[in-house]
Amino acid sequence: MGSTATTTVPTNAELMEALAAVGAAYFQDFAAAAARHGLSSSQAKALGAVQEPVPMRALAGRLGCDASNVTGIVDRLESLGLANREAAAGDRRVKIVVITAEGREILNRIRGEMARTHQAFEAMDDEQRIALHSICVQVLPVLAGRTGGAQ
Amino acid sequence: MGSTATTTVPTNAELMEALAAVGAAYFQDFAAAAARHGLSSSQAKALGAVQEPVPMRALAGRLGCDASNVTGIVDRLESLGLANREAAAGDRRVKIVVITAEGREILNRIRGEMARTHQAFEAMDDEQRIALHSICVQVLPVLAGRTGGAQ
DNA sequence: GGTCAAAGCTTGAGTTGCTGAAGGACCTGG
DNA sequence: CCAGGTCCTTCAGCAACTCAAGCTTTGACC
Repeated sequence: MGSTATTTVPTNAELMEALAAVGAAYFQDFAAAAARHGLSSSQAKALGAVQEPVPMRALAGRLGCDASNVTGIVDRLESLGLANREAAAGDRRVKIVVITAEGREILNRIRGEMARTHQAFEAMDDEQRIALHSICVQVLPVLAGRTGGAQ
Repeated sequence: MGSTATTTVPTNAELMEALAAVGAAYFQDFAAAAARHGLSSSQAKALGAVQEPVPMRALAGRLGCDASNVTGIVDRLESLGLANREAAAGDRRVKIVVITAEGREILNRIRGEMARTHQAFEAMDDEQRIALHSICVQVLPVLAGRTGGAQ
């Protein structure tokens, strides 16, 4: 592990494959933890996106899917008692999704139970954590396509 | 960008959030590229998993889903002319999925068209590429749960 | 050689995720 | 006040996913 070793620079294809594998494994860990609490990954993802109150339409944007789809997802979260719809003050068209205390607890539990992910973090030293985090932060705006977008 | 800067070590939560964001953005880039060629992300993922011939059951294992589900996915790939089912020599129960030349071409085209991902790679210098790749490789077995598994 | 459990694939029923089109309620600008 | 746009929901329709059941084929045991 000699710091700036003479390791050869990986090709784009190699990087892509490694990234895809890590991304897939992370996602599976997430989905498995959610499933243990009776949530699909979409529902869990939505729950994570409403840690602060969000209108339906904005939630659709965050989840990257159609607004009509969010109706069903929130229906199920609501029937499980993990979130509620509240009327927005000032615009009665808008419904705002608010996470419940129980929803917040489930969310925290799910995150805490992502065992493999935590193990993976433990397998890194401080230098690696710093490197990984800074790469993610640097690369995210490019990858997400908001190079200069608002907020 | 000072190499081993005095940057503070990120917490697990921060790392998790950054990783999740990068993973989600990568996946959206992938899904969008696949959609441009009329494939769902599941179909494209399956196509990538059959670059060499694979029995149905093994494919289910690679995709992490039920075998009965793979039937439908391969049905659609087959009807698009991107893969074929072939009888296995020696065991007539087994059907082996083989990618076609057209399938291989579409797959390569999809990978080449993941514009944001390539942009993200370009935003990294050699040192970062090496670091990211080595972290992925180191962390993958832990994250995927095969710490000493076969094959 | 015959029998039977088990493996591999498919089918069917049922839920969820997702989209697009259409509709109802509501806001805003003229 | 009316027109057009916004926000949400509903509906039809498809893909993905799971479980249970069914069929063919295998392999092992008697």
